[in-house]
Order: sequence, then structure tokens, then C-alpha cells
Amino acid sequence: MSTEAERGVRPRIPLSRDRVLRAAVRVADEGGLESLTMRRVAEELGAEAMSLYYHVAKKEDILDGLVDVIAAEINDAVETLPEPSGGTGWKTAIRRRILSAREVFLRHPWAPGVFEERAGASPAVLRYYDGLVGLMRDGGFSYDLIHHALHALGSRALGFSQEPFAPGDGPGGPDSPGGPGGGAGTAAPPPDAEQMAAQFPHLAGMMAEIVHDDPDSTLGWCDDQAEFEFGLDLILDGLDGMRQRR
Amino acid sequence: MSTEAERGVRPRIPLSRDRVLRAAVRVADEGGLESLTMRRVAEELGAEAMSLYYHVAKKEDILDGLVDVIAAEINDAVETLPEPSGGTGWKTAIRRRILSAREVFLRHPWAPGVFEERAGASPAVLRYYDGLVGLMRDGGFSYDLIHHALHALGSRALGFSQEPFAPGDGPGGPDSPGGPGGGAGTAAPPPDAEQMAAQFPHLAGMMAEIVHDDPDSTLGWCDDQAEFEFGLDLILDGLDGMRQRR
DNA sequence: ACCTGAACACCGTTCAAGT
DNA sequence: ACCTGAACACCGTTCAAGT
Repeated sequence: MSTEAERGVRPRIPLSRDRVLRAAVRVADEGGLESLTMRRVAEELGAEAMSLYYHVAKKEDILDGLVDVIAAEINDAVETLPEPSGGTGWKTAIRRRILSAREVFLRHPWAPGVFEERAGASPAVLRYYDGLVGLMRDGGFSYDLIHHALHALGSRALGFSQEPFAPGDGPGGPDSPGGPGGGAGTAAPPPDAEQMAAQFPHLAGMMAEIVHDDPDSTLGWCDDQAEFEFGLDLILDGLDGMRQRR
Repeated sequence: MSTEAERGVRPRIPLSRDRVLRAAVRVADEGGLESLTMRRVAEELGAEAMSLYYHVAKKEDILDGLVDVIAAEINDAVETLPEPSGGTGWKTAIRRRILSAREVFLRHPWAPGVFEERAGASPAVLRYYDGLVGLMRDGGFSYDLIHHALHALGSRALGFSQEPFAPGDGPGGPDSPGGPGGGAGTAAPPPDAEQMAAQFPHLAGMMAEIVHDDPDSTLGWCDDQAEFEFGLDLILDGLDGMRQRR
């Protein structure tokens, strides 16, 4: 809510890499990734931007550290989960782990964007994946199939899906194209809601039915949690079939 | 390779939104997304950065336009594909479309990052999805299942997977943590190659077997194309089962 | 109508200087 | 050992001014 400086908490406590990273998480949680500047993080700590460079090498170092912090938060949540029993216990266990990891990402909506390209650098992420591999191994998977499985799950293994297209978003976006040209060059003029049915008949048909089936979902909202679980179970069930066929 | 200015192609041709976008694609293709600055795009056109603002509203407008340009390139490739025949023709058709789309992304490695958050604004992307929906509808899918399917496919529907963790990347990254603190706070010290086996036994076991099975893949490289197709087929096969069970 | 020079606010980062 | 002021190079963007 308010910075330490504003609260009058003078910088008695010395800075540290750890305090810098925790401050960075707070800044990103409040203002998103684009608000995460060296100056803003320093302000959060009641210090100057230049002081951060004594504890982190550069901004990218903070981003790497952020991945590690969030992955550690995931590991904390995941390692207190109950152990799998027999049968398809592997699937329940993996499912539970992934869904708890997802809860962490729901608390830090900026995190997927950072994980997307920096997950490989974090030991905590490796630890998380090590747990997944162990669970699948215990469930009777070959290492080869586990390897394919991790690729197939992609970011879903970590608990987020990052979908580029949300069916139900109207085209054109928040603001109109702007500029004098008008024509988008490669594209037709921005279609309004009615015109869309003509240009994208199948899409319009699908959306109409979805809205009809669930009137609560005004303007084409989707249940993210249900869709995430649908996709997850589709993949896990497919993998289970392959596991048994060996 | 060289800018128009360097080549001596004086800015006789007036600027336009279209030329700006095509120049932006060239800049991103050559230098990646971080090299895409207003000044650099202008330079590519032999103009000044300020001149761009007569044809685009702001930089975000360029990014939206970029999505549309690449999506149009995908549509061009995809709409010349042969029509599906009977049986599970829907699957072959969808598969072909997605794999051709993927080829476009291989030519523009920066594009997934932009699509990730801006795909909804592009009419060309809508057009692409409209095609997918039509194909699945013809294949006997309900709109409801198509809707789930698009969420389950996620970015794979567009032809890219954007995996946050590539099994085989060593931890620690290109450069060491830096800074005086040493300890990463939440994480153990950076494990070297041998120590990794102790800290991440399952991961190490998996990687050892993969490297053993395919000695060509020195240092844990994976066949991206094969993994993409594995995940894609896993999902498409699962969907086909659900389609038949209705 | 189309383009630009000068200028502004804001970045990340360096470095010599403070305590 | 730890922090900072001043400064630099580089962003996106505005605006009055040129043709």
C-alpha cells in the first residue's frame, strides 16, 4: 500500500539481495511488470536506485531472482501436499501439485511473463520439476515418456497457461487504430459486433452458443479455472494411456 | 542487412502505416524484440523517429500491427492448403494448418512474445481461428467442445508452444549470480554439473537417459519439432475421443 | 498533407565520492 | 562495507515549426 519511506520506516535495516527481491515482488504485485523499475524498487525500500547495484548485478538479475522467489513459494505450497496412494495416484498427485502451483500464479499475475523466458535459470524451478519427474517415475513412467510429457505440458506443468487468444474478446481492442491512414493495410476495417457474424461466421456461432448456454458469462467470459483443468486433464489422461500401453 | 538509408534509397516513397509495419518486421527479424525501437524502425526507413507518429498512434500500435501482419502471413500459407477428405479429415486438416503456422513463427522467433498478449486485437488472428472452428465443426464437434479445445490447445493452436523450461538447460545460466552476498537467499548455491545429480536426482536420471538414447543431442538438446508434434497429437487425439463419445 | 528539430520525462547503468 | 549524487546514453512521446 505505502512505501517504507512513506511509513517513516527509515532504512535502518541494511539492504540485501533478499530484501531487494522481496521489494520487487511487492512492486510487481501492485503495479505489474511495467512498473518494475530500479527507481521504483529502490523507493519501496527507502533507498536510491544506485544502491541496488551493490546487491544485484543488473535488472535482469532481479528478474532471475524473482523467478526463484516465486518458484520457492510454489515449492513451499507443494511440498506439504499429501503423498499419492496406489493406482493412478501419480495423476492425482501431479494434478494437485500443478493446481497448487497455479494458485501461486493467481497471486502474482505478472509472474508467467517472467517465467516464460527465465525459468531455466532458477534452482527452485529445477527442484519443482525434479518432484514432478519423481512422481511420474513412481507412477510407472519411463524417463523417455516423462520427457515428452514435460514438453507436452509446457507452461501448464508450472501452473499457468498464457493463452494468446481468449475467445470472446471483441476485435479492435480498447482503443481504435488511430492515425490518419484508416485502413490497417493487411486487414479489413475493424468490424463491429454485428459485422463480425458476417466476417467470422464460425467464431460468431460458437460465441453465440456459449453465451446462450451460460448467460452469466456476459460478453463471452470464460471460466479460466475450468478451462485450465480441462486442458490439464486432457493431457494427463492421454499420458496415462501411453504409460499403460508400454 | 543494410538500411535503406545506407543503401542510398532516399525516402522518395512516402511513409505509410504499411511500410512502417513491414520495416518493423525486418528490424525484429534481424535484431529481436529488444532492438525494435521507434528510432531504429525510422532508421530502417531513412526517416526520423518522429515521422512514424503520423502513421501510427504509438509503439503499442506498431506491436498490434505486427501481430496482424504475421497472422496475415499465416493465413496466406494456410489458405492454400488442401481441403480435408472424409473420416478423421478434421484432424489432418487442423494438424496441417497448425504446422504451417508454426513454420511462420520459425521465421519470426520474436513473434510468440508479441502474440502472447496482443493476439486478441488482430482481425487476421480472428480469421485464422474462424478457420479452425469451421474445420472442427465440419468434423462433427459441438461448439462447446470446440471452445474447450481452443483453450486446451492454447498457443499451440497458433503454432508455437513457448516452453518456460527446457529440460537439459544447466542451472546457473550464462553468468554467475554476481554481487557480494553470494547466497541466493531462497535458493541453494549454484550446483555444478556433478552436484546436480545429488540435488535433482530424478531430473539428472532423466537427462542421463535422454543423452544416452540420442548421443547426437549433446548437452541435452531436444528436437523441438518432434516435441511440438507429440504434444499437438496428444491433445488432438484426446479431443477426437471426446468428439466420438458424444 | 507529410515530415522534422528541439525538448521533456523517464529509463538502466557507471563511477567517483561520501560515510 | 555500504550507500549516493551527478552524469551518460538511450528510450517513447509532444509540439511547434518547417516544406
